[in-house]
Amino acid sequence: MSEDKAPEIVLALEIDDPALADRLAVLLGHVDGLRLAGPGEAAAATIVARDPRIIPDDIALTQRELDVLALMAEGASNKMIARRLGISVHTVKFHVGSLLDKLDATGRTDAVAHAARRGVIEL
Amino acid sequence: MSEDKAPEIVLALEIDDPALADRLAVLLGHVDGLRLAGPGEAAAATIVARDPRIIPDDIALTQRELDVLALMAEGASNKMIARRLGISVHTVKFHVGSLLDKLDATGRTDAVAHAARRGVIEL
DNA sequence: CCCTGTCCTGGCCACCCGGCCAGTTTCGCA
DNA sequence: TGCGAAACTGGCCGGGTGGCCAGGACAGGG
Repeated sequence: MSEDKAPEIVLALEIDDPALADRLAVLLGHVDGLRLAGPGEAAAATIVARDPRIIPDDIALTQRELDVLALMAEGASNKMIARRLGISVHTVKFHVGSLLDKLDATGRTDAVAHAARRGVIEL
Repeated sequence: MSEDKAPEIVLALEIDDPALADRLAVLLGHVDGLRLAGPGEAAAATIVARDPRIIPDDIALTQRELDVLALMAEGASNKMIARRLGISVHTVKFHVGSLLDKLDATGRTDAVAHAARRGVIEL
C-alpha cells in the first residue's frame, strides 16, 4: 500500500464549548494521519457539538431506562433486551412502561420516535 | 471506578463513507482521553460526514409503503393506519411486511429507526 | 397477449406487547 | 430512622403484531 496517497484526514471543528474544543484540538493534534482544517478549508468530516446549555431538553430518565431505550431503538424485543441486560422480561416491561409514560408515547415505536425527536437518543 | 482528573471525551461517528469511518475509528481508538460512543450512547461531540453521492441511497419504496411508514413513525397501530388510509388491517400488515423486508428490519420499531437513519423519513 | 409489479383483501396462528395486580431489595435523603 | 425512589421479579390477560397461506384487480412493458 502506498502511504503517499491521502494519509491525512482533514477534520473541521464546530464546537460551542471552548474548553471541549481546546481539548479535542490538543488530542487530535497528536494523531498521525489526522489534521485539523484551517479557516474556510474543506474538510472530510466535521466534529460538531451543540452547547449543552442550549439543550435543556432533559426528560428525567434513569440510567436503566436509557439502557432499555437504546436497545429499543436497535429494534430489540423485550426478550432480547432482558438477555442483553441480564434481567428478566418482566423488569424490561416495567422499564418500558415507565418510558412510555415519561415520553408520552403509545407504544415502543412511538417512544423511540419521541426520544429521537427530543435528542434523548441518537439514531 | 478510577476517577481521573480529565474524563474521557465520548465521540460519536456519523460517517457515510465506510472507508473513512473505519480509518477514523482506528485512528481515534488509540488516542488517550478519547472514546467512541456505543449505539444510542450520548456523546459529547459527533463527527459528521455526509457524502452526497451516497445519500441517494433510495430504497425503492412504493408510495403506499411511504404512507404506511409515515404513520408508523407517528406510533400508529395497524388498525389506526388502516382507518387513516381507508384500507383493511390485512393490507396494512402486507405493506408493513414489505417495509420490514426492504428496510432489513426485524420489527416496526426497527423499521422506523432504519428509515430515519437512512433519511427516508424525517422524525 | 402474457407477464410483471403494485395494490388490495381474507383467514389462520404463534408470539409479543402493554397494562393490571402483587411483591422484594437497596440506596440516599430528610 | 423512617420514607420514597429506583431497580428488580412474578402472574395474568386482552389485544396487537408478524409470518404464512390463499386470492383478485389493474396498469405498463416485452
